[in-house]
Amino acid sequence: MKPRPSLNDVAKTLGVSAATVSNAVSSKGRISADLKKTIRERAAEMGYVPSSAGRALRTGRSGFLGLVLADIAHPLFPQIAQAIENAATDFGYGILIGDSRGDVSIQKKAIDRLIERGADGVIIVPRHGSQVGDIGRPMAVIDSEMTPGNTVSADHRDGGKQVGKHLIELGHRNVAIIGGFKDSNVQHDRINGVKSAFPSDAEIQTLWIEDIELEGGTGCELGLARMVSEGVTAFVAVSDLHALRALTELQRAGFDVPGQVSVTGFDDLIWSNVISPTMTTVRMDMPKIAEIAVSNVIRQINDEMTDEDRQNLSVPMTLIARQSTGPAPTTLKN
Amino acid sequence: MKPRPSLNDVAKTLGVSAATVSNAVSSKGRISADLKKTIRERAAEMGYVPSSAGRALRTGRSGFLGLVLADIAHPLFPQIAQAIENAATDFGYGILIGDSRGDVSIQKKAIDRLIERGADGVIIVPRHGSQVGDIGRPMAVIDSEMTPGNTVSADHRDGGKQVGKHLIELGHRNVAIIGGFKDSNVQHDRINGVKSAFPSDAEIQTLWIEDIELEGGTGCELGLARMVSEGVTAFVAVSDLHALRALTELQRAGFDVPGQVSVTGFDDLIWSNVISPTMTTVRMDMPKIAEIAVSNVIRQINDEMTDEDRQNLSVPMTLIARQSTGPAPTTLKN
DNA sequence: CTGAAAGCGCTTACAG
DNA sequence: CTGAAAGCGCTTACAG
Repeated sequence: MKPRPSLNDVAKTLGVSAATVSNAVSSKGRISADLKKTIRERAAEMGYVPSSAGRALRTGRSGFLGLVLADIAHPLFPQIAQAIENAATDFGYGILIGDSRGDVSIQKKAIDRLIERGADGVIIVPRHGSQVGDIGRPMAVIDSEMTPGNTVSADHRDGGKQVGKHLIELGHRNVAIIGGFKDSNVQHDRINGVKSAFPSDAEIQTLWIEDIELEGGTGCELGLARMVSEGVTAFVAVSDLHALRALTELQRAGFDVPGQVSVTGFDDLIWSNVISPTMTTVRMDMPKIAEIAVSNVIRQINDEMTDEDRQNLSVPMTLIARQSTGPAPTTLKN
Repeated sequence: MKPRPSLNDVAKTLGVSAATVSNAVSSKGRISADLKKTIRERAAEMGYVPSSAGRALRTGRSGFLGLVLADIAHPLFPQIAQAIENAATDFGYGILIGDSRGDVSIQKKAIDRLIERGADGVIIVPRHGSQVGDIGRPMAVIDSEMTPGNTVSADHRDGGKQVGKHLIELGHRNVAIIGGFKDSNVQHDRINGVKSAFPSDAEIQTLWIEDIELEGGTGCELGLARMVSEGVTAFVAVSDLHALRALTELQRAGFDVPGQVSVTGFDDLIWSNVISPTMTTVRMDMPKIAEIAVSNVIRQINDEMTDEDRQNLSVPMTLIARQSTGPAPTTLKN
């Protein structure tokens, strides 16, 4: 741990003023191109790295953004964190993570802690059913267009519609939607989208895992085999996690997917392209969403927000048709 | 964005010195219990929050630790990040994340960037097959006991042994191990552990997904059905992701798991307790591992490291027997 | 185009 | 037990 030179050390060594070194390094203020070049080279040789603490104290900006997810353990977290980190890096910011340990009441605390640590702004992916009030700092919320305060989201409704259309084209008219939590705006958007694609004479039912588990216990069977025998030809899950659960339950019961019954998910989670059959799903454009969220917060930090900027954006989703969906079987039983 | 009061503001308002307020807030230095209490109360009323920048500049410590994973998109990332964040918070530190965007050559860059941003130390989960040299800063590496510079790891070998023993007790004598990457020390530890549990006359083969995909393409079938017909009664995957792949491939081919063939994984990933059948797996004690890694780095930061502290620790793993494993079938075919 | 000076908010010896 | 003073490293007006 050799002590690293400060800006003043560099200035002294080069025989110039601290202000000039600062200007050279940050490319601000007036400085001749020649001097700038020399100073930068010599500074690099000396191993000079600007002190973020010094800069933060002087400018009042830490250069960090906080990222708070209701539950870090969510399977989408890797995608989100990676996209946010990359976007922030592109804008010259670092990402500080906060975890509310799955407890909604701690969500606010996690946010406060990040702000106390100096985060210039916060990006929040709230837990379903929870709202984020004003935190007195620049923030962006990634959730659903229905969520008050939402900044940017995937177009979940259209994503659902794409799934619906895909199934219609394959001839499905009797479909069961599998939801997780009823208080999730995102899931409702997706479900409404799916429904909107079907004609009014299609048979569509919705089952909620939270209801089923209330009776059967966590991880219990969903009773899908019976539903197939009653005529359902496709299961539309609001998440690849639920889709995986459905797929394995059906396969275990001896059904051929997609020969006898189709299954779809959402989010293109890590396993979806590796299981057998591979899962038809809908993908969010996380890099795009992250870029919008990050740039939105940064504009707030720089007081560059116009009213137009605050609008509730939604980013298109992309259907990825894979092996788990196929033509609706004409004979219902076998 | 109301301007928050500084320590000096508080001092002026209360008619005491800045030093006294500082002592009261940080519980350092000599200060009477009464005064300390009053100052703390009044400071809280005023909405005083210490400036991390000011403190960082003065003390030379940012209060942040960097967390670098070779690939943030790894399905274990949620577990790791959550455990590290929680441990760091318990020690009063914040976590800054870095992503090397899946590229090993950027791993070093990601680390450097975090250090430039002021991280007091770094916790690294390196990509398989890569090593982390000295970075001139306190760091802890979480990987495998075999990895040079490793600080703490799960006892992967013993975890493998537990899986092996479990299968032996169920009567399995013909087993196929499914690995991912040959250059992963973690995977080798696990595989060696599995093998060590079996007697020398057991039939054990190892297949590597990277080899199979080289021929068949990403996400191709692994050819497990044929192996079952040749006598394999259990598949041991080094990760739940591979185990899931094996399970779905077998179920799709019409095999009953665990009736005809058993499957095991590693890491207890998010879906493992929700699929059908639920997956037998081995879990790492991430909170414990995180606590050791974090406290190790912090001791380095505080120059409290003794030689004893540097030792290469391993933390026990826990077998979680679920539905995907059962007695070995006596008739090989059906 | 370059420099001298002030000050961001804090903590740490050092006096008293 | 409490206070006055210095200084961490930087950037920003302001002079020159």
